[in-house]
Amino acid sequence: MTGLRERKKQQTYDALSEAAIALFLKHGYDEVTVNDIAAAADVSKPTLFKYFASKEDLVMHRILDHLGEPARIVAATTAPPVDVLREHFFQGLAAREPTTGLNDHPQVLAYYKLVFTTPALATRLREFADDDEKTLSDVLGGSLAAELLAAQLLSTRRILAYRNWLALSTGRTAAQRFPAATAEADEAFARIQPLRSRLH
Amino acid sequence: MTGLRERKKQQTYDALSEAAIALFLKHGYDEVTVNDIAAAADVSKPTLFKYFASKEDLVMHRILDHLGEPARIVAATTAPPVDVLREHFFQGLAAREPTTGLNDHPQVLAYYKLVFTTPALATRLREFADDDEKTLSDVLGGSLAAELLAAQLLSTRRILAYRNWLALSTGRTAAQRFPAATAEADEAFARIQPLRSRLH
DNA sequence: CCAAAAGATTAACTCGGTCAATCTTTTGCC
DNA sequence: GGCAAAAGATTGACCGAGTTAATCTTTTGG
Repeated sequence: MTGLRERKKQQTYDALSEAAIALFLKHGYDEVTVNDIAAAADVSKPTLFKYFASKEDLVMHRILDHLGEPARIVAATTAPPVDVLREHFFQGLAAREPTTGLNDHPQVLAYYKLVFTTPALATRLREFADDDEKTLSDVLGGSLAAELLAAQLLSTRRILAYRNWLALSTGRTAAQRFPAATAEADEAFARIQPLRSRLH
Repeated sequence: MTGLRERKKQQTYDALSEAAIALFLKHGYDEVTVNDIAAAADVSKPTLFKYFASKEDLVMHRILDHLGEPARIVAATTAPPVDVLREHFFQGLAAREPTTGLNDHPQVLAYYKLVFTTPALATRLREFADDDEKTLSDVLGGSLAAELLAAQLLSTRRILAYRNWLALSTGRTAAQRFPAATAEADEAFARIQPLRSRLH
């Protein structure tokens, strides 16, 4: 049963997240204090930290949902990992998934600009990538080749997505960028040598 | 002329760094406050921050010296980047360079254990790697292929070095690990496709 | 409708990091 | 050699992120 309590909790969560992102976009991450955010959402500072582990997480929780995704995708099939992740990336491009960098909604662009241009947030993003690399490497068997491949796959994804975002943030539309985005993805994934064996 | 001022400055710098690392190794990074370190070196907290930009830098300044090294090495020659960096890594292995992970001096091992097992320091290490990746990518021309290659080269180095450190930190000597270290380096660098052109 | 538990609030605290003001040392000049 | 001014070092006071313990409010199961 979805009690009143749960609904209120959800409301507070959303109020904090939305207030935080709005304030960060307006004044800049470093210029807004957690007290400002707590006040905007009508809660106290300790309450804010009950909902979000850190100031950064007020922004990053959206991306946090995708943590471990590459490993899950690879673990879900028996097809070669490179093929699976390339295919997944192309589907993401076609669907204009924000994680591919090819979503040109102003809100999405502004959100990623905030993340990429705020050092603390960019660092946090890389921490997520490191976690993804570790879990993917484990799924691939943990060998030297697995570690190398996991790192290469994730840096490929990251570089492609960033280049797409950069193109859109300098005025291009997603539709305009799409051909180059697929061409670059083709080129990048073609550079990756597949894993000989996936067993440990 | 090497004035009194400069000598004193160097003394304070060394006193802070040595006190910090000794205290961190003894009690753990998070259990030592910057006030403890300042007190141990007989200076005030603001003075400490004149010498080191952050608590993390009290540990990381040693590694900071190597920042931008891959880019410099590649820029210094006209030989293919992959060959140059592979060669440099093998020379590092032979010389037991700490950055290759193949130095088994207890102090060096303890230092890297501190860095690798302290989240804040490990994160900082990755920030350095990101900077190296950016500068190397620029030297390689800044194209998509350059970005991909820079990322692959640096993650290769990182993964090889970490595996070497792991072997030594579980009891092996550098001499015992050396054959496997070179074999793994061979395998890893062989996986890297060279850059077709280095021009922009 | 009530007792117990879950959650929110507040005040006070710790720690990393910064700043304005003060004090010390070096140096250029006579 | 001595002195004034500039350069640099030092410090106490402060700010913001994050935590903790005690208190208070609200919800919900019986």
